[in-house]
Amino acid sequence: MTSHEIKSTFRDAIAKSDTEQRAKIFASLADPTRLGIVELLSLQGEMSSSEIANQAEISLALLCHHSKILAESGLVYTRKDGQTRYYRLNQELIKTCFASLVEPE
Amino acid sequence: MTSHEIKSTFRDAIAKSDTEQRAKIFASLADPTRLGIVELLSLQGEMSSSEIANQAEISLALLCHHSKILAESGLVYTRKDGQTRYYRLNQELIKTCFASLVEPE
DNA sequence: AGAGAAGTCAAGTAGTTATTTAACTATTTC
DNA sequence: GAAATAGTTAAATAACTACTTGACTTCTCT
Repeated sequence: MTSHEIKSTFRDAIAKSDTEQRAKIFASLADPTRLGIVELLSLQGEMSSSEIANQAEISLALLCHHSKILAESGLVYTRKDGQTRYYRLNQELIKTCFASLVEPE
Repeated sequence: MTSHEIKSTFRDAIAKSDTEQRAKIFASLADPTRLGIVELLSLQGEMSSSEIANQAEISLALLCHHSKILAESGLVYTRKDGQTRYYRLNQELIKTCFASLVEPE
């Protein structure tokens, strides 16, 4: 194996892990319930769990499940104040993620 | 039910179906194999089934499966010339889809 | 016409995930 | 401190989907 091939393999491995990471972000937008949550946050800024659950017409338990997925992918930030948890969108991540598909890298 | 409520319900139904439609587009980007295909198309423009399958290191049967999902969501256009099928990205759809998450509607 | 190439289809398997329900842990408020 | 509020967790079910394999169609070229 030449030095070029080694470098190429390494670069491909990096690119592959990037792709998998990005696929996870898209996966967190791929469910209608979660996308609805993201759209609510996009329109209204910071919201609490109960506010989101009410407006999205889902149970608090289901919101908790989906918000964990959104937070884990990095798409939403969360903070807890007393017994209330607040969420807001990470719009920068959304922008960079889409830029990678539209502009040649 | 007042006229306002009727309109509101109708608008919500439209919004919901829009959300489901968009979720499908994101779902087609949510799989690492498909996202890899989209990234190849983004970098190289129009490609044939075999070219994609070779570069993505997947079987032609698997490419066929994934490309159907990509075409159905509208993310890729296809055309067939003889026995060869060519694919290219619908970059406009990608742009409008992301705009809906970043800018207030 | 026959051989090979390019793509499509269908069935089966294995793994993943969205949703519900119920129980449980904080945190306020009276 | 008791009751209500806000959120979290776990288990169970049901639905979905990525991938493999093998057979099949359609097209091209000699």
